[in-house]
Amino acid sequence: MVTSRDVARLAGVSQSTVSYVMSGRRSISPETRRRVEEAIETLGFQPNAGARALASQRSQVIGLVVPFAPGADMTGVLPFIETITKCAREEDHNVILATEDEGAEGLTRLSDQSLCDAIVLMEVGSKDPRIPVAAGLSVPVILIGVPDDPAGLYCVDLDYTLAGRMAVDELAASAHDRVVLLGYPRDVLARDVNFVRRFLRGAEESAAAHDIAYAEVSPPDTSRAGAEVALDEALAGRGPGGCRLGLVVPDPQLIQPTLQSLLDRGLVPGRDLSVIGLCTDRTAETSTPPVTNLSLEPRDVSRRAMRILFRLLNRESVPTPSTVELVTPRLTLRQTSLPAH
Amino acid sequence: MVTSRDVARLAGVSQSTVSYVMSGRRSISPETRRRVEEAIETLGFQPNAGARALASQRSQVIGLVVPFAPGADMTGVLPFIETITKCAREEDHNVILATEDEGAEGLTRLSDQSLCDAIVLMEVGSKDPRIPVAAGLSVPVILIGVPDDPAGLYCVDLDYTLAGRMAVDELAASAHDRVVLLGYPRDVLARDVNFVRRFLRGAEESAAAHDIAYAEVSPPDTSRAGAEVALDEALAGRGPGGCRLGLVVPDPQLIQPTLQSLLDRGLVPGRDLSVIGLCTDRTAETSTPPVTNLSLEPRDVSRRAMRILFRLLNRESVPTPSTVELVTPRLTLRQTSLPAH
DNA sequence: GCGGGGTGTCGATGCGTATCGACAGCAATG
DNA sequence: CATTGCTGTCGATACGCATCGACACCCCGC
Repeated sequence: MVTSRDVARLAGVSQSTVSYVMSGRRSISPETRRRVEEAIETLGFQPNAGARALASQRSQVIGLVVPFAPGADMTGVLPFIETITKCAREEDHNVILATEDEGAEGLTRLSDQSLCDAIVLMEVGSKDPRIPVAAGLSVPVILIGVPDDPAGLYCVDLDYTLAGRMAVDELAASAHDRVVLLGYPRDVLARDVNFVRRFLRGAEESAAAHDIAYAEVSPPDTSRAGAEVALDEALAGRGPGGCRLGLVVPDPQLIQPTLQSLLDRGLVPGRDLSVIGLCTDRTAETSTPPVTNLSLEPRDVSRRAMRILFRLLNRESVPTPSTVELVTPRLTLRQTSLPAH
Repeated sequence: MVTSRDVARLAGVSQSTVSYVMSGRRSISPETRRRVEEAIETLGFQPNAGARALASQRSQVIGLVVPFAPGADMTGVLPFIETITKCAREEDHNVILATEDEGAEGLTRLSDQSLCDAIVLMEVGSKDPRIPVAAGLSVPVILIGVPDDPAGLYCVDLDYTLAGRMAVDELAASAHDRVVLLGYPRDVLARDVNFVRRFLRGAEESAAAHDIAYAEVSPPDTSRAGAEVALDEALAGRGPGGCRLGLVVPDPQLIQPTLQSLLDRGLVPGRDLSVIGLCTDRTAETSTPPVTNLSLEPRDVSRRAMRILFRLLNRESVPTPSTVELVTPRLTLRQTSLPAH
């Protein structure tokens, strides 16, 4: 292993000088800098992470707590991980992974062992028991999701209320008579994630504002069978022709089963009714048929979170704590939207 | 921050005794152990990761290099990450993430900065330039995937050759006359991942063995349009009725577009022809219609990799280096298989 | 009663880096 | 020429833990 001492010896300087060349925290003569940098290059020196962390009290690591719970929407998690990792690397930080099922202890472990300098917590529930713990840690915590009480922590999330409103707005604007929201299945409701309520509220508000017939249906789960049950109920009150029906499907996992169930009933989305999903663009593009969607914007949300995080770490100016940053979803019309009247 | 010194003071012992209580590397009297453990509990002591790594030369961290390259099959990556993280936690290790696009430098960084004790490298190409670098690191590297030259590294992967053979075997056994393999798109071929060749070889071998009509078609990409192009070619030589056609689709991303294209042509998978996909069970279950599939078994592959890894770290007996551990895929019949003749 | 082999604890040291205070050298100032 | 103020470098120290050697103590057996 090559140490800064080896570099110092080769460059004919002291170890501390090597350290100062690397950190730039003291001025160094051009000549010395050159010799040291050359020695670093020659030896391929890389500072030992543990020693650096011990001495500087900074691990240069970001803790990322990911939801791997069964039932969680796993397809959407990867873009978050990807974006967060890349943002971290841009600031010369690494990412350490913790799983949701470690619960609050996972957080204290990351913090108390000085494994990381900050934590990003994904998939935060309305009354997430980890929040009070997170608020008491010695490292800053950024939440992706909005709990009822952020306890002074920063929150970033998609603007689900706006998403719900946009979905119904769009259907109302394209002359639909009736909107049915195929809600979240029981296990998601049980996890009590805040975005569910927010989305529903937005949808309800918009429906009320446009004075459009509106109903909510909850499938037992996101399987094909679950979709069938929900659709039976959704289509039950369906009168004879002439009614333009719009389905709103906020659970990404329910979208494809729903589309398939409709096709099986001879109902073609985009011809006989409209379907708007809430999912990543990638999911929407590859669904069959490609579904009109409101994007979850995982990359934007992640970037916003990382931006706050590094501002905190660099002691730059930062918005007031407990600020909730909401990202605006993007509506993309695809094949499941009825053409204009 | 609570240190082992604080614990020692509270327990009335020396700091080294605290350390020995925690590591168990020297015998401790029951009474002393009790007092120390009580003090640890009272103070909520967690050893500082950096200091521990510095002193013990062990970071208790596993480096995981994930493919985030565009075009890579991202849906399948998450189960790997999940399983590897959980296996690591079971052995009291953490997982640090690196992205593929850091290339070989990412590996040397992880190793030379002593950021981790071992590395798991996913999505290894046939002539992956990272292999020679990986072989020269001071930490063990486990490959997920099989390069042409493993350079003494351990490899774990699905048995793609067997998967190819099983796919065609199944079609032959269920009385199909003709098999068309909708291959990988150009960008995957360009990445030159070894499993592509292995799968094709297995399929070809089986086709030859059963003396069944066999053809390979390469789509330009995995979009709907790409699937259309490939299908045009695949269905071109289609004679009049009576021919039982089987499609084999090894690229998970191509499966849904293919199914949809078939439905659009009025060809119902499972009624007019068979489709066998190579994808995770989860993908197969949620495709429309649910596709008969050979499972990629990401969890099994990950677990096998982690088993080797920890055997190496614990200096337990380990198979010969360069050993390739292959996991057997599992065939699950779903709705896209033609019923028996 | 005395030597010998364990057992359990302690003090000291090292891991590799960051950082603080000290200080030599030099230019500018009076 | 003496003084002040910088600039650039060095030595020493601390970070928190693991580990090594030393050693006090106790239980045997003779």
